[in-house]
Amino acid sequence: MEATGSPPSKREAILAAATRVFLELGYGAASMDTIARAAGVSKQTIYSHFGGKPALFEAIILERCDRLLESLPAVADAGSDAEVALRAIATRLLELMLTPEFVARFRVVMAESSRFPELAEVYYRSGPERATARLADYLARLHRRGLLDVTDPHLAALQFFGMISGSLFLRHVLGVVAPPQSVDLERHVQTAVRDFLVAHRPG
Amino acid sequence: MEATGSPPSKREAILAAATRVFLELGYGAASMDTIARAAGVSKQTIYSHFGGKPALFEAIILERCDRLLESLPAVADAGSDAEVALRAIATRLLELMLTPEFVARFRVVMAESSRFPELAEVYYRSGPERATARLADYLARLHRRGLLDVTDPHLAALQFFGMISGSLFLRHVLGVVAPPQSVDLERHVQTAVRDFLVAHRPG
DNA sequence: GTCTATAAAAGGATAGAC
DNA sequence: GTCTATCCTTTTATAGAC
Repeated sequence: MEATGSPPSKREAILAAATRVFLELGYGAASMDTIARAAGVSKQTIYSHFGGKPALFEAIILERCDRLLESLPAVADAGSDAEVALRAIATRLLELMLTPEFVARFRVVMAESSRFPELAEVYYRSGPERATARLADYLARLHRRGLLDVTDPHLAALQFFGMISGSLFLRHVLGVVAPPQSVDLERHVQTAVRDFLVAHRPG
Repeated sequence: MEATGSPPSKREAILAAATRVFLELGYGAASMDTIARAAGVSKQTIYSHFGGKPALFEAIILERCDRLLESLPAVADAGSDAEVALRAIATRLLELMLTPEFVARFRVVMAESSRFPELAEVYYRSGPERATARLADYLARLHRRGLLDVTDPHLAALQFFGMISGSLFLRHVLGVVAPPQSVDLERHVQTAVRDFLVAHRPG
C-alpha cells in the first residue's frame, strides 16, 4: 500500500521487527512491548500504524505470502527434459520448505489457525495450492505431448509434492534434529522422481 | 502410574478436561482457571496433582501418544496380497490423520515445539517414526520374498507415507475446509498404491 | 507522529481454612 | 485432598505531553 519513498520508515522497521518476534516466539508469547523494543519505536507508534496485535500479525503473515511461491522455478516452462525439470522443482521445493524461516512461518500460521481461520486459508491458497496448480499444469502439458501418462494432473501433483516433502517436512516442523536414519536429500529426490516417472511412463 | 481403582477420580477428570481445553485453545490460551472449571475442581487441586501448567501439558500429550500407533493395522503381518495390505495401511493412516483429534494434537505439539522441544521429539519418535519403521520392515520382507523391489525400505516407507498423507494432511492442518478441487480419498489411495507397486515391481 | 506514563484486565501460582 | 480468596506479574490498550 502506501507508496512511501526510500527512507527506512518506522512502518517498515515495525514490520521487520514484528516478523522476527512473531516467528520466533509465536503469536501468544510475542508481546507488543517486545516488538516495540525490537523495532526501536514506542508501543503507541505501533498502535497508530496497525491498530492492534491481530492486525499487525495478519499484516506480517500476508506480506511475504506470495514471495514464497515466486521462488519455485518456472523451470517447467523451459523445454528441458521432464526428469531434469522435476528434479529441479523437487530440489527447490525442499530447499524452500526446510528453511528455518519457512518452518517458523508455517508453525505460527498453523498454531493460530483457530484464532485466524481466514489467514490460514489465504496462506494455503496463495502458497501450496498455487504451487500444486502450477505443477499440475506442467504435468498436463507433458501428458498432451505424450511424454508422460498423467490422467489426473491435480492428483498426481499432490502426490508428487507429498512424496517429496511429506515425511521430511513433518520431521523438520517437529524440530527433530538428530534423526536415527538420516536421509540423503539428493538421493531422496532422485529416487522419488525416478519412481514417479516409472509410474507414469506412457504406453 | 498410580494403580488407583475404578471411581472416576479427580485426577482423571482433570486429565480429560485438560485434554479438551488444551487441544481446543492451544497451550497459551488455555488457562488453568478454564481447565479447573471444565474439570469441576478447584485450581489448587490441579496444582496438587500435577505441579503446574507445563507438567500438566506434558502429561496430557504423552498420555495417548502410543495409542495412535496401535491403531495402525498389523495387517502387514497377515499373509495377504501386498496391494491389499498397502491399501489397508494407507486407508487406516488417512482415517487416523484426518481425525479432528489427531489434527488438534499435532497442531498443539508443533505450535509448542519451541517451548517443549523434548516433547515434540518424543511425539515424533513414538508416532511417525515407529510407524515408518514398521512399514519399512514390512517392505523389507516383501523384498526378501521377491514380491517387491525395495532396495531402501526406510526411504521407500517415508515416500509412501508422504505420498499418501502429505498434501492432504497439510490442507487439513491449515483448516482448509472447502477445497476447490476436492479429492476422492478412495481414488487417492488406489492411485498411490498402484503407482508405488509399479515403481517397485521386481525384475 | 512519536514518546512516557498509566489504566484495566487476565493469568499463573500460593496461603490458609476445612 | 479439596476448596475459597488473594498475591504478583505480565500484557493489551489508552491518555496526555511534546
